[in-house]
Amino acid sequence: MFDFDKLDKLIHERGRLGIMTLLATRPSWPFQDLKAELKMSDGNLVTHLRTLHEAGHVAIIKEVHLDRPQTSYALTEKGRAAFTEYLAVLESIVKAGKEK
Amino acid sequence: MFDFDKLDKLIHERGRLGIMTLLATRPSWPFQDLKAELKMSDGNLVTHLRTLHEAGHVAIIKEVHLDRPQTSYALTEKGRAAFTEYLAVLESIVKAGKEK
DNA sequence: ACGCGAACTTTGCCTTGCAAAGTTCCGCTT
DNA sequence: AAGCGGAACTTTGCAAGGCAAAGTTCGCGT
Repeated sequence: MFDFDKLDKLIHERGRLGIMTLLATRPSWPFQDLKAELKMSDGNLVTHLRTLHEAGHVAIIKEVHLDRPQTSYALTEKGRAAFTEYLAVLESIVKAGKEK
Repeated sequence: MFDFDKLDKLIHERGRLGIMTLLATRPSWPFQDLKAELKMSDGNLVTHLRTLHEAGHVAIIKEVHLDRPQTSYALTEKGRAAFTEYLAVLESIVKAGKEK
């Protein structure tokens, strides 16, 4: 009836789902902005980002901004595709839950 | 920007999200049907159901059907309300992810 | 009395989230 | 030059929780 297997566990976890959702709304996000928005400890945040990066979902962009190091993150093609598929499952759940 | 805190952890977990979604589609579900649909071990399934029951989200209905014990499960009012709220968050995520 | 199936509990493993503290890097200040 | 401070990242340790396999209970039917 539903493909709960398709609920990619990597994306489904709360913290990472937050990251992915934010990344989907803008071309790129600086680390500090993500941290402020998601209210995670930096250790926790960087770990999730690394997990997503290792899965090929997130690209890491290192720059220097105003004489400060600034690392930004962005969805990769693969990441966007995976997220889109994930959203499709969510959508079917929402739809099923609304009709009743 | 998003209320990821509202993503009730109790419901968000894959297994329990599956249960809640199924329960939302019909008035009640026998244990065996849930098990078949979700392909969980009965130990795992009953544990999730107990967790949801203790949270007041799920009602347990014990009957005897065809001379066999048959336990069914249904959403409570509270459960349906919580699930509806959860779905609202999902919906905002889906919406945010689609526009871009 | 025995077996069987449904539902449930117990046990144990193992993953994983999470935070706190520590590390590295580097530009700026004094 | 030495030290401060902030950004980003690593390490460590803990605790929670998912999950399956095996064991338990409780009827009913033969």
